[in-house]
Amino acid sequence: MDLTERKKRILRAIIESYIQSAEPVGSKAIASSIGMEVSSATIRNEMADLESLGLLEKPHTSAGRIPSPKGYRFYVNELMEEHKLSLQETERINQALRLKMQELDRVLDQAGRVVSQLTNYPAFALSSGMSRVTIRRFDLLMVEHNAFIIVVMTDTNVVRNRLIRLPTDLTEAQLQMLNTLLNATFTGLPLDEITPELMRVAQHAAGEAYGLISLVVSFAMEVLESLEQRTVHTSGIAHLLELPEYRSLERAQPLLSYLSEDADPGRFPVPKDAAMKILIGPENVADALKDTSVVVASYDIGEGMRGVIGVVGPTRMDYAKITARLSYLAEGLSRLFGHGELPGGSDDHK
Amino acid sequence: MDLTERKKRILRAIIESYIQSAEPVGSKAIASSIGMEVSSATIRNEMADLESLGLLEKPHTSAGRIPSPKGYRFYVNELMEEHKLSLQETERINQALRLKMQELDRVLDQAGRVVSQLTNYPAFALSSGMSRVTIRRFDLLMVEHNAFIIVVMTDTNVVRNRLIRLPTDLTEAQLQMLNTLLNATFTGLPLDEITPELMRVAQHAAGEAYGLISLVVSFAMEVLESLEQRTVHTSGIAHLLELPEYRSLERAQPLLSYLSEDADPGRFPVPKDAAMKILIGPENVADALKDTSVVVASYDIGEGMRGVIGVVGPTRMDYAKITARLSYLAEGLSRLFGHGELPGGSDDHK
DNA sequence: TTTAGCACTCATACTACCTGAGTGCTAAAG
DNA sequence: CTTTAGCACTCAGGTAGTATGAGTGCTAAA
Repeated sequence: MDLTERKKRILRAIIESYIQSAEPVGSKAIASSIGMEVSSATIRNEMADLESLGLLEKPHTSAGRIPSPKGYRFYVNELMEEHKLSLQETERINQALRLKMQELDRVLDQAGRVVSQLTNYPAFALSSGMSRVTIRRFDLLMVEHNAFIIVVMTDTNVVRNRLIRLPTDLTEAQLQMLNTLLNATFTGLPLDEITPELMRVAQHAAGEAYGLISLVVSFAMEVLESLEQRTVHTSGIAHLLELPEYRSLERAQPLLSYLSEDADPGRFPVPKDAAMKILIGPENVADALKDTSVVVASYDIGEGMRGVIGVVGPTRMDYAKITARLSYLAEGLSRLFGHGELPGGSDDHK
Repeated sequence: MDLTERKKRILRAIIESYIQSAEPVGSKAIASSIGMEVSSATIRNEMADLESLGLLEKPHTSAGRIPSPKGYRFYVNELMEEHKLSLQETERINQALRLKMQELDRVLDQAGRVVSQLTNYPAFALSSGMSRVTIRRFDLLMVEHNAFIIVVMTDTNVVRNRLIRLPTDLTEAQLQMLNTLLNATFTGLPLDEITPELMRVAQHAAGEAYGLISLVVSFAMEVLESLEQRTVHTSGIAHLLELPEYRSLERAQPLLSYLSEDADPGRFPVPKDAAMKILIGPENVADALKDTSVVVASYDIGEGMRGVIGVVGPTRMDYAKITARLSYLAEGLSRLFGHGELPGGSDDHK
């Protein structure tokens, strides 16, 4: 798509004005914007051209123009200038990283919350799923004669635990034996290779304590399952209502519902390749997002995992500012995790 | 407050009709409701009486009456009949308990989600904080020569863990020594008794490995902190928009914002004494809830902790149905935890 | 190629008006 | 003393007509 320099300037002026005001912008407004030395009629002609190129749209005959998704795409790809974060902004993000991540108990969730506060848009956060996780090791810790703790660690260095109480007593030796057996039999296996036969063999080998095998293994399977299935966290969805485009409930409700019904992930786009991705309007797969834009960034969690944070908003969102903030934050998160400092690949929580 | 039998019947009819329709109910409607053998004029007189008692209100002169908060309170206390759960309803709840709690990684959160689905109202869930939790035991598990897992267990039987990587290597013996030292020094202490002096003494005793002490202990402190500080989870807030009273954004927005800004707990009422509590309109402390009703139930999590789940809705919510469902679910949760079955006092999660 | 002028479009706001549900009061009937 | 019928009155909500003004496309002149 080749445009004259003037057309580009006009398009950009329109888009940036619309991003600010959410109102269709007319030829007069552009003509009087500084640096435009032509009359409104000329602008009108140019705008007509831009419209026939599919970059602009008219809500109705006698309104100004608004950018089309294609227009935003062109803007994002070619017109948009890098937004420089102000010192205050970077400071605010750094502070959020420091402050939040200390007391953080769920990294992802918290990251999403920070993004939402930072951008004033609803945000979502998820971990990019890793398939074929396996258990690397089991540890059984005796607590009392009738209670012990299972600790499992995966090959991605995630550690999970559970306290188990028993109706019967148990000796330290039995627990040791069980521990060895588990490590010998069930480590290194992905979820779908933990078969009932395998279980039966192990239970046979366990002798008296055969019942415990299934307890521990099913916990391990739960862990594997929960890791393969990503969960999404959304936050700040109430921000939507502050935007003029969502002042009417008909518009707001479907999107709100879509964002707040957790559970099934995969509803949100995940950048496979790039670190950052912008999806404008109909570029989104999900129907509920067809009228919105999504900006996603991914960051390195370490241990082969990636975290994904994203922002959902109207197509007229301030891409320059949002991408700047998001990428700065994502970098910060990468660094934070990269250091292997605080949360590492571990977990803590509740 | 003493009312004639007829006044009670009328009040009840009005409230139940309003709960259904959300529209002011007039004298005619009541008169023609079966079992009322008097004319609308008589009803009007009675309604005027009920209004002067503060049990009813008029939105404006020529509309019907709506119940006042006081009216609802009277209804809840004296008029409401026990709602019997249908077989389908109990089955649905049981199923939710079974299904959801299996794959559950955050009990509270999930409980809230179930409630919201069950009632079609926004729900919140939190654990009633327990003060003065202490660490019962530490376990350090060697993973590699430069990495180990901390597992701590509190006296309330919550288990948490974290993976620690080190820049230097570590011998099994050192880890053992550290483990013993930790258990000797830091168990049985509430958060505020873990003083810097204590740390210094322990670090001195640890010799070479003194740096690890602070790592492990600060993790333990994090755990204690996170347990004393309750967190809230809200879910299903989009359900609000389905209700006629929140079809206008002015009404909906403040409440939505209130519900979705997580972080500070204590925003939600917690039943101190009873198992179930109903707060109607102005009975709520929080300003944002002055126009809403809240129904909360608490359930036994075991190990001295209680969970709290609650529902937020308009004052005209169907108290009979909601309380029935909530208390059945709370019982189910109590039983589920009581058995020490699945999640027990433990944790797993992400 | 640019500009001024002009007729035309159409969403939005405003006004006036009507309708109907519901009320309170009064006076008669039980 | 209670209940009922009748009637005037109130008032939110809907409908219709009208004005306003921002913005457009087209034409013709610069």
